[in-house]
Amino acid sequence: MPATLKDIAKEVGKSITTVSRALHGYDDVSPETIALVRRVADEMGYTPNIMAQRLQKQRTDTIGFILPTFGPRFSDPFFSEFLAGIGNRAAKLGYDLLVSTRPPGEEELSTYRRKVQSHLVDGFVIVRTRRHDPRIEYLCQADFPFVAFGRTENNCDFPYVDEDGEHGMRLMAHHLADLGHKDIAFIAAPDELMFAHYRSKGFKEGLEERGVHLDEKLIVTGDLTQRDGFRQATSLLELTNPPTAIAACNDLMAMGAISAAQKRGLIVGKDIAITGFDNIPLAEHSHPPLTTIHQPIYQIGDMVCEILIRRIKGESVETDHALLEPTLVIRETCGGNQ
Amino acid sequence: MPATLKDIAKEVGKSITTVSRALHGYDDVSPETIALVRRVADEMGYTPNIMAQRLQKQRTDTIGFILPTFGPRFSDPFFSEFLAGIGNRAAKLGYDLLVSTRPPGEEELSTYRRKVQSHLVDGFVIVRTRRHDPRIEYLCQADFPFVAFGRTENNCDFPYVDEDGEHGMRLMAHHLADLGHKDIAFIAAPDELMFAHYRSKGFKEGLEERGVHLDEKLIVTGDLTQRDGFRQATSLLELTNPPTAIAACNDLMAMGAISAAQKRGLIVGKDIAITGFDNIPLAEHSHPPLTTIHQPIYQIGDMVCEILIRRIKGESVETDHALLEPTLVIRETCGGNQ
DNA sequence: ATTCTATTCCAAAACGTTTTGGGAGTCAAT
DNA sequence: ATTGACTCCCAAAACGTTTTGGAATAGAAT
Repeated sequence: MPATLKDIAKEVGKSITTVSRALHGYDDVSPETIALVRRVADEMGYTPNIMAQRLQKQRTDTIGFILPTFGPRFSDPFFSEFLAGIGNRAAKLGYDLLVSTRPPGEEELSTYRRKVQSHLVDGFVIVRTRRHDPRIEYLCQADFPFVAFGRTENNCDFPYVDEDGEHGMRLMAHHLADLGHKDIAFIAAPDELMFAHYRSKGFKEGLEERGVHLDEKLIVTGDLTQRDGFRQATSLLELTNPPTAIAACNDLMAMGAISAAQKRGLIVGKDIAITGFDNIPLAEHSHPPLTTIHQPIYQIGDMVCEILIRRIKGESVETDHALLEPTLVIRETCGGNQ
Repeated sequence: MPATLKDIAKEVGKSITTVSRALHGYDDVSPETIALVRRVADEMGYTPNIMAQRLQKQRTDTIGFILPTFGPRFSDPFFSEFLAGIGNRAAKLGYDLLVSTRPPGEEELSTYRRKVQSHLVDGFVIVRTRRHDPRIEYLCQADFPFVAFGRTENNCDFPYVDEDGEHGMRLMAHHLADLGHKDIAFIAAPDELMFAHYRSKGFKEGLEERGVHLDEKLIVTGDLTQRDGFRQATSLLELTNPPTAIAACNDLMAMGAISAAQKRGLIVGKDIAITGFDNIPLAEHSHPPLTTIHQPIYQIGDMVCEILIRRIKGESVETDHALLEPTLVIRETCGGNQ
């Protein structure tokens, strides 16, 4: 139904070649013909058929992003913000974004494989890297363009952007130690997740540097959701010697911990200190506002996307191992300023 | 580089036609040939070139979803959950999901137009309908498949799934009135948003039905973010006659309102009642847990996507005007159960 | 008159698939 | 011997674009 090059060619009485070249403004077409073709194309409401273009050009101008989701009640503020970051940048550079949702596992990997082999996307954005990450291993070995948000322990070189979570958590540990806390608990996340690993590492080192002992019994692991933060904090607070401070691996769990403490009648910021990591928008307006580590997620999405597209286009990339310095955002969950 | 039908044909000494038909299991190919072709295809690691398939089939097996985003600090739990709903259903039915992010406006509409005209997607999922919605108007007039989450006042018939927000908010109004509140404030959202319109309408009607007067000065409008909920609630609480209950148009603003109240030293659930709408995961674990209206966002995404794909395939759709009954979830922000 | 250069155009191939409309061969029934 | 049915196969067209490798014409330089 919609107009094609052939239709225009018939209309103006020229060949398909000439029409195509006229529309692209090649200089082996006379100015008059160019004007004519453009006018007619406009009148006929011509838009190129993208599939035909892609088949011919052998590229898709599309980047892939596979969200690692668990379960239906999936709602992590991290992802919507990150998505906006890559989405806006991609649009600005004329790329589309193909999004899938897959729980980590075999099916996830085969989704990558299928999309690579069938030329569905020109490159991938990887998030939530794992210590041993099969996605990265596969894409490296297939020599397919991708950029990761996060590092990994796989033995291959690839471009990434990452926050220095180790350093961030060290700052947090110092902060808590300097406030005089001795019994500090840590709600970690699965160590298989690279960012969780770094954050745990930084936290432990930070306390050690201040000479504070971190009791193994006060280290628990949550699944990053607010619900689990609530659960883990509750069990910590039920100990015979409950901690005076709880550091969570991310804001969502920290917010769950705040609820848990308040439910037991504790005043957060006075009876107990609680900290997070991420500085999601919710953190600023929780009650009390959450002390956390800021991480510019939107900008990271933006950077990752830009680096990826440069790589796809074969342009040189100045920095393809960026490590961002996170900053400590002191609000009210550790007291000191009410 | 990757194997094509031609390569396989050469390898097995048959025509391209036969190879194609063998791979699709047509019964005009001998079983032996089918087995042979399949084996060789496997060995050569054949995957069909999707662009070629799409060009030939004149469809993309892709559905489009354009997120209406405002500003970089975009983080609405609603969207990630909804996205998971449509993403998972699409994957199950063999469809891809093409996501864009665009602030509402001229550019948004031209994005729709471009994607339609260049055959980039087979259909659209529309969210956050507006009272007068140019997207819907355009897609209707272009006779392009789409399904909306939400209704509109445009004068055209189209398939949608919606929650009955009017009814939901009426329930909430009754709840607050029945608890004895007289001075009730409402944090609305821009009336141009269809769901906000229904929710405001239902709330006003609900109070009227109980004979409670809703003071115009106690109606304010927020932008759906927690930050603005905080701001609007703060100004409400600073009035000389502050309300004893605040109903927010969504959970995020309600959570902002909770913070605002707590910041002023009020005990939520005792000194003041606060309610939301949506039942996002965070609502369950806020402190105190939020009384709200439950809306099954994931399932709605799932339904919308399924209806859309049936329409694309030309299958008959039994219900293409679904109105879901929301339910009242009573937690602790209105008191009564501590 | 010939050659050269510029200008403007186009036929055909290519991208990789699916589908159409048969063709060739075999075997059994007439 | 002819017909019909059945099985297995394939050449060619089609989808709509871009690119390759010239061709045709006109004017200028030799």
